[in-house]
This record gives sequence, structure tokens and C-alpha cells, in this order.
Amino acid sequence: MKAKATLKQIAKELGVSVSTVSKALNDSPEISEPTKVKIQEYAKLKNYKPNMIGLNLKNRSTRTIGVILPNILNQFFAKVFTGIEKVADEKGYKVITCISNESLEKEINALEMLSNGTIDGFILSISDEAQKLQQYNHFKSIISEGTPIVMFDRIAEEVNCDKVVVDDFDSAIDATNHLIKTGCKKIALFSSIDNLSVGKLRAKGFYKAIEANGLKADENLIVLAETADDFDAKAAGFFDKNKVDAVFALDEHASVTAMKLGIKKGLKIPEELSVIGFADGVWSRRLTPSLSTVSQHGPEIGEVATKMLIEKLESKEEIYNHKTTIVKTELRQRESTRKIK
Amino acid sequence: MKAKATLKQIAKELGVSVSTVSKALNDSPEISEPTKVKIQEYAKLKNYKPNMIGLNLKNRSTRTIGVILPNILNQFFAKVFTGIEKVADEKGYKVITCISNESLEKEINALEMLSNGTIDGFILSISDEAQKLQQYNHFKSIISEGTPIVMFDRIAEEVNCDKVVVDDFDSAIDATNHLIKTGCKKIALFSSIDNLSVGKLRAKGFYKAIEANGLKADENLIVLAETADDFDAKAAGFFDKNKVDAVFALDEHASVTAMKLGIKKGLKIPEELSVIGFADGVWSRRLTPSLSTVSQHGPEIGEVATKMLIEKLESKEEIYNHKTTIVKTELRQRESTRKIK
DNA sequence: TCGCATAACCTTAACGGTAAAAATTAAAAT
DNA sequence: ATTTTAATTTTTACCGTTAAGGTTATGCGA
Repeated sequence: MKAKATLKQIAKELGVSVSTVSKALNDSPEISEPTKVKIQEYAKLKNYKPNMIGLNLKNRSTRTIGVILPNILNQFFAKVFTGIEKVADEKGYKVITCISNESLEKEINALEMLSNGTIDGFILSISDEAQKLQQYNHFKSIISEGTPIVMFDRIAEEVNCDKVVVDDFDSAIDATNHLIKTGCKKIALFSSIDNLSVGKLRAKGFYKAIEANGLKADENLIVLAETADDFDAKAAGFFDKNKVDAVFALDEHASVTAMKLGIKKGLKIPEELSVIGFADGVWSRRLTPSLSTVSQHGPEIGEVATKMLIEKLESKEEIYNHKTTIVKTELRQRESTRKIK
Repeated sequence: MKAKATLKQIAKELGVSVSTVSKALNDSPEISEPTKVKIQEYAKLKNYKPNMIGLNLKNRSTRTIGVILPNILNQFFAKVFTGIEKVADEKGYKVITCISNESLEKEINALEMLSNGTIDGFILSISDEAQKLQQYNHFKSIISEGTPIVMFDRIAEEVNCDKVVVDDFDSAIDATNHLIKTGCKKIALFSSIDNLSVGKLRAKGFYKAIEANGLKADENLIVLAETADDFDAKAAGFFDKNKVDAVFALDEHASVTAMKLGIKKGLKIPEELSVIGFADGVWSRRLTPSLSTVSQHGPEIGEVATKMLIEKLESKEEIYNHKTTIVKTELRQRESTRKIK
């Protein structure tokens, strides 16, 4: 466990000044060829690596992005993360990750812990709790201190920063329309994320599409919940009490539960029951029958968000107009929906 | 976007020296009460936060852990990560995450990028490629430079560092025994991770249990593959060609595929076909029927690994004996296996 | 009244690195 | 031989922080 080589050490050992070593290793034209070669070879021998902390201090930048995710077990966030990581890596940035675990307190802590020089900017999706309480001041104060934030998916309109979202409203309309086009008349709405901005938007899209097609939204067919457990309780026995020919589910848990309950009830999918759900995992493909989904292009969202942040970090301009990028969703028809005639 | 407050600034504005400010904010007894109060109040007003980079440089430590994961979309790794993040957070450490994406080159890059003062130590699971090529020198050289590593799950025996593993061999024996106890006689073995150390260990456990029970391992019933696609190709039509009463699957993909193929073939689960698989996602519960699994306690693995690393980081001792901790698995009986009579 | 302990603050050095400015050295021009 | 110029290297300052050691001025006892 030999001490790590530093410029100072090398300088002393070669009898030159520290800055000569620094310049030689940075291939500066100020240094003569023989000296350069000598120093470079010695540095390689000693396995010298410039200490990043010293550099960071000097440059007042760490080329590190802070990422705050509500929950990494959620495949959507995991996919977004791969996109973030990919672009960050390509552009030579590191990624520090914190999990807020849907807690406002942890979200605030993470923000505080990192916004002291540790990172250059944030990419994040707001915790459930913050959204429920509509508490966004912690973001505002971080931004006003000069640390840029890019929000994705779960955003706060009132916070002035770059944003990347999915067209939740429109995709819900499209998905509902699709069910109707395949002949579905009585469509149920399942959601276990009615606490989230995105959940509410999707529900609105559903209502809109139902009405636009001259159908009526039936209260009994709407199951809205704020947690998976709550949803399971409310949805239990749904198919015993109601006769529907389709379910539109607003999140992965609701999607899978719809399928599961339908299968248990002995309904033939998709002949007797069509299911479309928002879902991003590999699992929709693996289910039997496979699940038709509204896919959100998680990796792309992460990539776009990261590009936006890095662009902002590397632009000198003081004045900057905040952008909101919309990443289109895609309707993936699999086995849980009928074909359009 | 006002410039961030520094000690120097505050010192100048209050007409005292930098070190007075530093000491006042650290509540040093050297500083008189009135001065302390004045400085502390002014610092709060200016929203002063100590710059972490300056501190890191001074302390030659960053309280940051580098985590290198082969693939964050894999629920097992995601679960381990939650465990890492949880303990790191509790102990006041940050987590920098890199995804090797199973590539040796990316693994080496991540190691290089972070082992220059950016992080104090690593927690990682070896990439598929590194395991296949048996290339472990990059780990050895990082360790010899003084940066500690804790490996989990996919480890390299020959690398001298702390390790956290699951008792793959024993749990495979247990799972196989369980199938036999519930009356299964013709048991198939499915694996899509035969490239990994853990995959091979699990297979060995299976053989061992089969023989110990006086059964014979039938070559035709063993489907070993190194990727999901490869596995799908090899396993297609398996139940058309073979008559078995159980499948033991060594990873999540193989587990789900076994169920899927069985259901497609019209086999009743678990009456005609029992399935046990290594799996960690929420999905095993969500399947219909739900999947009996060997659960690896992902979060616990992450927690243990992180505790080991932090303990090592905070112990002054030069000499340190490397430990290997085994985290026990758990057999979770769900609907895809019969009850023991 | 002098010396000395002590309270309270300041100076300096250090962490590891870079870069502008200054200094030294060598070579070329007068 | 002297000056100019160019090439090379060193000095210095800085990034933000802490900590050891140094400097005042005050108050106290002898």
C-alpha cells in the first residue's frame, strides 16, 4: 500500500519544480522534449494519476451529476437511469445516485448533501411525498444558489428549470382510443398512482377519450388508489362485481393485477378482456399472455435529460431559457389486446 | 445566481481572518462568544455551506463509495443497490454508480475513472466478460494502490479482498431437495447464466442433490445457456420433446420462461409441473401462478457489503484479514410448487 | 511597575493541482 | 563583448478548508 504518487513527490525525486512536472505531464510546449520524456516516463513508472480532488478544487467543477430517484426498483426509473448513465459516461461525467425512497425528507437531505461543490447539477424525479404536499421550495432554493436541475417524469410546473416529460395526457387518449377501435365498449380504469401528477394526467386523458367517443365513464369501473396495497384492496373481486371488456391501467402494478385477476376469473385475454397498461419492464413481454403497453422510452428520457443538463453546464451564458422536452410514448401491441379489424 | 459564500468572503466582509471564521463556525473554544455569534449569524444569512471539495482535499477522503454494477435493470442488482444506498446514507457516505453493462472495458474505465481520489473504496460485482475471460488484474492493481474493494455475488476467488456471497451451492441443493420431497421425479435444469460463476455453482448443487437422492441427471433435461436469447432458442419446444414434472431454474429469465412454456403447453402448475427458480423481483409474486423462488436477500447483501467496506475504511489498521460473508438464501414457497405432504 | 499567563485573534502551511508571471539560462544578433 | 531574444524552468498565487503555531493586548500577582 505505497503512498500514491503526487506531483510534489515526483518533482522532488527528479530535482525539478512541481509546475515543470505538471506541465510536462500535460504536454505543454513550454517544456523541453528531453525533460518531458524523462518526467513522463518516471510518472508512468510511478503509476501517477492526477488527483481528481485537487483538480476539482482548482476547476471549481467536478464533472459529476447528482441523480435523485424515488425508487430504483421501479423498472421505469431503472431504465431512465441507464440512459443517464450512458450519456454521462460518454461525455466524461460521473453519476452520484441517491434514492429518495419517495420521502420528502430524504429528498431534501440528498439535495443538501450534494449541493456543496460535490456535483455540478441535478437530474431528478420528484418524490411522492413532495408531490402530495406540493412542497417544492427545496428545489427552488438549490436552483437560486446556482445549481441547475433537470426534472423528468414527475415534475413541478412551478419550479423554473429544464424538464423532460412524457405526453401522458395524449398517450392515455391514444391507448383508450385503441381499445375502443378494437371493439371494446365497457372500459375500466385502474390506477395505483393517483397520488402522482403523471397518474392524474393519464386519468384525464382516459376520460377525455371516453367522452370524445360518445361513451360514458362509469364510476364503478374506475379504481383509483395511491399505493399498490390500497389498489389491491380496492380491486379485489372487481371482475366478480363488474362486467367489462377492457382495462386501461395507468401503471405497471395495476396492469399486472388486472391481468392476474382476469386470469383468475377465467376470462379469456384478449377475447373477453383486453388490457393495456403503462409499463416499461421486460416483464410485459414475459407475461402469459404478453401485455400490450404504453412504453415510455425510459432510456431516452434519461439520455435527453442528461444532454440538457450537460449542455447547460457547459454553456457560459448566464441567461438561459428553460426548456421542457416531451418524449413521445409508443403503443406496443402484444397479446393482451385484440387486433384492429 | 449569486456567488456561493466562502470562508474567505465572509472573513473579508466581517474584517476577520479566514481561520477565525472557520473556527467560529466549527464552534472552537478559541473564539470569543460575541465573535462566534456574529460570524455564525452572518454565515447563516449568507447561506454558507462548507465546500466539500476543499474539505475532501484537506481530509484526503471523500466519504464516497464507488459502486460498479453489471446491469441495473436486473432486479437482483437493483435490490443490492438499495441495500448499499441505505447503509451508505445512514453512515453519511455518498454513492457513485457506474454500470459496466457486462463489459470488461467499461469495468476497467469505471475503476480508473474513480480510483484517483474521487472515491474511498469500491463495491462491485464482476462483469460477465471479465468472468468469461478470467481477467482480474484491474482489480488487483486497484487494490495494490490502496483502494479497498468489496465484491459481491459474482466474485473472483483469486482477488484478495472482502467478499459477500450467497450460498449458491447449498441453496441449489435445498431447492432441488424440496422438489424431490414434494414428489417430483423427473426434474429439468434451466439456466441462462451458465457463463457466470454463480450459475455454475448452482448447477453443481443441482447435480449433487439429484445424485444424493438416488436419481439420475438426464442430459436431455439440462438446458444450459449463456444468454437469454441463447436460452430461448435452446428451450423452445422443450415440453413437446420431454416429459418432466419439475423445473429448477437458475435465474429469473429461465424461471419465467419455464412457466411461460409450461402454460403454453397447457400443463397444470403445480399439479403437472412444479417450478422453482432463483429470482428476486416483485414479479415472482405477480405471476399467475406465483413463482416459488430461492430468494437471495439482495438488500441484505448490499447492506453487509457496505458495512464491511466502511468498517475497513474507518479502521486505521494496516493489516487486515479479508473476510468472506455468506448471506443465506431463503426458499419461498408460492403457487408454482406443491406442498410437502 | 514589571513580568507573565491567558484570551482572542492572525499568520502560515498544508492538501494536490494549474497557470500566469518572473527568473534564469542559453543562444543569437549587434 | 554586449545586448537582445528566445527557450526553459522556477516562483508565486490560487482554488476552500483546517490546524499548528505566532502575535497582540489585557489583567493579574508579585
